Order: sequence, then structure tokens, then C-alpha cells
Amino acid sequence: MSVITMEATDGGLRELKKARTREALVDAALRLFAEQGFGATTTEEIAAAADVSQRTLFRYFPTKEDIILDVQDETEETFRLKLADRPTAEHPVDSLLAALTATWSELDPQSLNAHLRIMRLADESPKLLAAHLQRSAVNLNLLASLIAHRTGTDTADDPRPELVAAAFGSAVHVGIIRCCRSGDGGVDALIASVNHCLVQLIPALTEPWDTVRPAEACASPRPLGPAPPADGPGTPA
Amino acid sequence: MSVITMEATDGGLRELKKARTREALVDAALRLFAEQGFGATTTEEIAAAADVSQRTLFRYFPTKEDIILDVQDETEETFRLKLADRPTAEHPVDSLLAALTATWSELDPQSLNAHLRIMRLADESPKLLAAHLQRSAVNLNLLASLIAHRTGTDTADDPRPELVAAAFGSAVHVGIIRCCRSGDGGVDALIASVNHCLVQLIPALTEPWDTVRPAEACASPRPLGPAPPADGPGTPA
DNA sequence: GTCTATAATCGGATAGAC
DNA sequence: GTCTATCCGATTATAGAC
Repeated sequence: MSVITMEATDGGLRELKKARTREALVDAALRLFAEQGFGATTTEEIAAAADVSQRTLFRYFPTKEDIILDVQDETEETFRLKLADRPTAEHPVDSLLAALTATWSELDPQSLNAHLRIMRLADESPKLLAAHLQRSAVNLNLLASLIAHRTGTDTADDPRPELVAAAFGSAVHVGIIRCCRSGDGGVDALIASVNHCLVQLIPALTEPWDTVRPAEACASPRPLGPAPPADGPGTPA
Repeated sequence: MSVITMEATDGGLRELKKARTREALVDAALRLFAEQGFGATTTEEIAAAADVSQRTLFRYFPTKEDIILDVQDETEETFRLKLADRPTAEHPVDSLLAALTATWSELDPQSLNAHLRIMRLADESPKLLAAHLQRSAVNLNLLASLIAHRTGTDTADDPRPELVAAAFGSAVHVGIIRCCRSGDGGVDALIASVNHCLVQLIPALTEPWDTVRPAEACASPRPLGPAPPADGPGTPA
């Protein structure tokens, strides 16, 4: 096999070992954080629970927060790939909505559940929330660049790619937080909450305050409803 | 004098001393961060530069980040007070825009300049950016609660207050970041950048991508232009 | 205010596994 | 020989005792 084939998910016994250690650390962290809270769990405990030294832990992850937040970057990268699949002629807002739908169905429920657990932790630990938001900011920049590139927009004098990315990200974030705070919800509730927030975003900004409640019927130019998938007819959320 | 009179800005020699120490710490931190960067500056250095012990520093500020980010909270509280001054019948988006304008003119330019310096630091220090974003999240929650209260909205089943607050905050943040990254600008450039982003937000979400450039002329239901002050004659939305 | 303790994070020297 | 992990020790943020 070539050097290239053993890069990422592929074989290579050394890489396999690495991936296992990494996963063990993530699992241990997630479990310990849930049991004791984020702040009350030390990196030493996590390392011990994963049967590695503390130093080893820090070679895999630069900070304690990163142990569980890497899954966020992976999800957002998946999202960017889905976005790149959309036709460039499509309005960026529609592309974002379609890409999100595609991302939901691509992710394994295990991952989504991890997100949910992480967000609940972040809602109680300012440090963790801060780290999460900082990563979101980085990913938002990547997203804005991608939108600018797809639309041929010069970001130097046109803030729209950043604005669209930021507003979209905000709405998604609000949806996630609301789901977490409502307590019980599982993955389905999460998706429903986020979709609801995305649908309400533009009406909230553009329509008189009292009449929007019916949720579906809205007279704004682009209703922000679920967009059709790139390839075929899909189940609208 | 009563206990109450010596509370905040009022006299009381003890409080005066406290305020001076506090200011000395903020000034020292801002200067040292600018000289050496946020991460390269230790809390010991800051304390020494302000002629206090490290322990004293931590009595004033719980974390290193808080030394310079307190000004953010003060500004956002001013903003909330300005928002509370608006008529509740006004659409929240208009109230937010008007409150922002009022906040700009209330703040002394010294404060605004501090914000600019802080944001430039945050753009280079992930830790500081994270702390800033976390505070923004807290303030956004306060803002959303205020909007919900003013509009009589039940946040349990209606996400619009959070969505409006988040979208508005995002646009402001994008405006600030863009100003910081464009390098040269002073306070005037900051305000112009933020205003431009606020004007472009709704068109970016609702209008076809290519035709928005003229910046002022836009056909969306609520153009998001600068809103009239609370007392004078205003153009109804 | 000083002194001390805990914990995150980094760097170096070293040794085992492929 | 390269990669990986471990032990040891340094630095710094932050909390507490006095």
C-alpha cells in the first residue's frame, strides 16, 4: 500500500493504535465530565481512565477542552463539504439550509448525541462554553470564506458572506441551546428545535412581532423553509 | 453619609481608592498586553505594574481576561438601559438599532478606543477571544430576556427574542471584527463598519445575491437603516 | 498582604515498539 | 530510525489559609 492510503481512517497498525488511544481519551473525558462536571475533572484523571500518562494526553489534545470539542470541528467540516456539493447558483442561505439537512443525515446518531452532551456541559461550564464559542468563531470564518468563494464575492468590501454565516450560525446555536435547556430532548428534539429556529429567523427580523406565530405561513421574500436536496426529492424536515 | 451614597461612582474615600486601584490594573494590563501580547504577559507583571500584589489583583478580577473585559459588560449594560428607554410598541429590531446609536453617543471615546484595542488583542489570542465570546453569550441572554419582557413574549415556545438578539449581536460582531482586521481605522471607522453590517444584514438574508451592492436602496420590508431617536419625529417602519 | 496548594500546560531526556 | 509513551521538572493561573 502506498503512503497515502494509510493516512486517515485507513489501516496502518500504528495509526489504529493512535486512533484507539484518542477515542479512549474522548470517551473517558465525556464520561468523567458527565459524572463530576467539567471543572471538577482533572486531566490526570482523564489520562488515568484512558490508561495513558498526562503527557500523552497533551500530545493528543492541546487543552482539556479540545478533548471533547474535536467532534465539533469534524461535524463542521462535514457541513462545509455538504455545502460545497450545492450548486453555486443557489442562494447561499438555501445552500446552508440544504447542507445542514444533508449533514444531519450523514452524521451517526452517536455523534449527535455527543454534541448534545457537550452542549449540556457547556451550559454549566463557562470555560467549556468559551472554548466552544471560540471554535465556532474559527469555523464561522471558514464558512464565510467558502460562501465568498462560491459566490465570487470580495470580502474586502462586502460583508455579506460573514453576515450570512454569522446569522445562520447564531440561529443554529440558539436552536441547540434551547433544546439543551428544555432538558429531556434527544436527537430528534435537537433537530426539530434547530429547524424551528431557522424557520423563524427571517420572520423575526422582518415581520411585525405579533403575527408570526403560525410558524409556517410567512410573507417574507425567502421563507427560509427547508430547501430541496441537491440530487433528488427528499423528506422535508 | 449613608451606606447607600458611597456605593458606585459616588464619593467615599475607600471606594475612591478602590476605583483607582482598579483603573491602574486595567491600564497596566492594557498596556502590557499591547506591548507583549496577552499570553506572554503574566498576572504578576500586571500586579507589579499597578503596585499591588498578585493576590490583590485576583480580588479585583477573577481571571486575567476579566481585567480588560469588564469594560465590555459596562458597555452592554449601557446598551440595555438605552433599549429600555425605547417605546415597547416599537419593533425589537428598530429598538435595538436605536439603542445602539444612543449607546455610541453616550460612551466616551476613550471607552470605544479600549474596545478597539481589546478586539485587536482578541483577534490574536484565542484565549482572550474565547473569554470575550463567553461574556457576549451571557449578555446576549440578558438582551433576549429584556426583549422578551418588553414584547410580552413567552420564551418557552417562542425563540424570536433569542434569534433577534443573536442575529443583531452577530452583525455587530462582524462589523467590529472587520474594522479591526482592516487595520488602520479609529472609532469613526468602527461605527461606520458596524452600521454598514447592520444595514446589510437583512438584505443579505432575503435578497438575491448580486443586486444588493448599492447598499442604501433595498426592497426588503424593513430596511434596517438607522432608526430615529425615541423622542424626535421618526420614519415609521 | 504573604505564603502555600492545586492544576493546566510545556519542554527535555530516555526507553520500548515497529 | 522513526514514532510513541513515560518520568521528571518548570511555569503560571487561580484558590485558600493566615
